[in-house]
Amino acid sequence: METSLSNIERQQAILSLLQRQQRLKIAQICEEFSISEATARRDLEALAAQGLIQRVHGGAIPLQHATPEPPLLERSQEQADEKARIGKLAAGLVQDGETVFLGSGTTVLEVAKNLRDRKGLTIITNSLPVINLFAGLETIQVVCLGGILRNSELSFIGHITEQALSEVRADRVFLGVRAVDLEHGLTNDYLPETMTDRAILKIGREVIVVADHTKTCRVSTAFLAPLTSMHTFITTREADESFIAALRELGIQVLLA
Amino acid sequence: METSLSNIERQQAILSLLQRQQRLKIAQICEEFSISEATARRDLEALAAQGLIQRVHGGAIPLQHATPEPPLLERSQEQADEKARIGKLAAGLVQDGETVFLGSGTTVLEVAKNLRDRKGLTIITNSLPVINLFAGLETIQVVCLGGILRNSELSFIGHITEQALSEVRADRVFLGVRAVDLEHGLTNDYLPETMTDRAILKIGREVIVVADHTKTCRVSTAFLAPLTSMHTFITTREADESFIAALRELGIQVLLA
DNA sequence: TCAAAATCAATCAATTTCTTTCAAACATTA
DNA sequence: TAATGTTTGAAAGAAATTGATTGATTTTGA
Repeated sequence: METSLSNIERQQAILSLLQRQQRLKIAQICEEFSISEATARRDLEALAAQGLIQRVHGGAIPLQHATPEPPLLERSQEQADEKARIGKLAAGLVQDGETVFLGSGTTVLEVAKNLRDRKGLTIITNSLPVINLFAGLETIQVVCLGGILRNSELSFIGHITEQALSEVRADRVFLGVRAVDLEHGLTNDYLPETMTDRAILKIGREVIVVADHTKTCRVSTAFLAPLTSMHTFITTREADESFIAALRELGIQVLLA
Repeated sequence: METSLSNIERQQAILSLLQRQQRLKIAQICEEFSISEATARRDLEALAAQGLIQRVHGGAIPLQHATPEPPLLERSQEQADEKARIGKLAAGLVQDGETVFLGSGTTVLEVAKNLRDRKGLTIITNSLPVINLFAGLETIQVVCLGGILRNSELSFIGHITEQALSEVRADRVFLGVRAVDLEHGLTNDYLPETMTDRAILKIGREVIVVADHTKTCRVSTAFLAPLTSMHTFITTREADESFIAALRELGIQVLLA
């Protein structure tokens, strides 16, 4: 311990301490800096007022990067386990050093979570949560497509997005869809997104569609593309076997998580 | 110990002393240079006004620039008060319903914070924190430019960004710069960003540059644009008066927060 | 649900540090 | 040398920081 620090230095020290530990109690701070509880509280109060930490009863925790997640959050709970399994399996298809496109939606976000430790990846995406997931990582380059932010999905769509897509290519494209059906192909529920998604399908050497089993044998409102526009389909064991067999019949690689 | 130094020399000595030691107390300075507390305080005050040190109760500490941490978050503390004032004043220039471009940097982020309650705005930006700030707000449309994510600033730059810029126009453009100088104009410290920033300057009817006073009368490494490419300059009362007068002489509207 | 324990916010006093003010010392220019 | 402006030091009142105390609030465990 150094000699008495000024309040600002101490607060900076607390902040960096809090980056490493996931939680700091008042008592810990008192001991570490040899100060009274009152002062420790005042320091945390000051840091919280600056929005640098999250105050909790008994201490403080680091600020969970306050990135928004409105309706996306609720939906991500559904079939959370299935999506996690899909994410893990799908991420295994990616080699270090590749360029990968990640679309919007919670299932693709699960794929993204399993790619954070990889080295030398280039991530192209139109999903704000995906960008936030990779932002600040030194080993991964992030390319955002831009466009108009769609609040319900936190994804970028529109003319600007499609124009940006014409400038990039990816080794693998991971796309989530609302519904997959043998007869009606890939469908989504939001028409304006269709043009953007079609453009996305064209930029990848391998197109990988991910969807939990509740989305199979279903049809949504907006036709996106025929089944054969995807090379690989990843879902879970819970999916209907005959449906899977029919996809394989079409030459589509099907992986079950 | 040298014999009596002039105030300027002494301040430089204090500065270099402060680079080695991580903290200097008033008493230390008094002893080291054989000066009174009053003079020691005046020296620190002068250095702090130039944005060269961080003043604390009882002494001073170096700026946190050297931290390899997420620099944006840390840096936002410097001149935090000035930036907040600028943000408030600048936001007042925006009318409900307008289309506004917001650039990267902590000062512009302060402007953004003061625009969250507005109705019917369209926000165009290449700054990830700005996007996150407005994401999910129903009354505000967000347009992201896309591009390669620059980790240190969390902003998007590059070819994709510039291409997207050619598709949009804004009523007002808010831009932060690293340095503003009468002779050398607007300068930044990161060369690859220059092309993007120049493209940004072209999309607005009114270009508003924001910078706290420590960035005035300074020059950075990469030339961005002449002073006359901005219509309005917003800084704080602390800025040098003759500098402000000279800007007004050039026909630039100067606002002091 | 209640009660004990922990934590908190609010306040006060003691200490340190800061700002302001003024006058003396010093340097600069005419 | 005289006049002017800058830098310095000293002193008094203002402000900030801290630790202690009190009573309120929240959490925890039965």
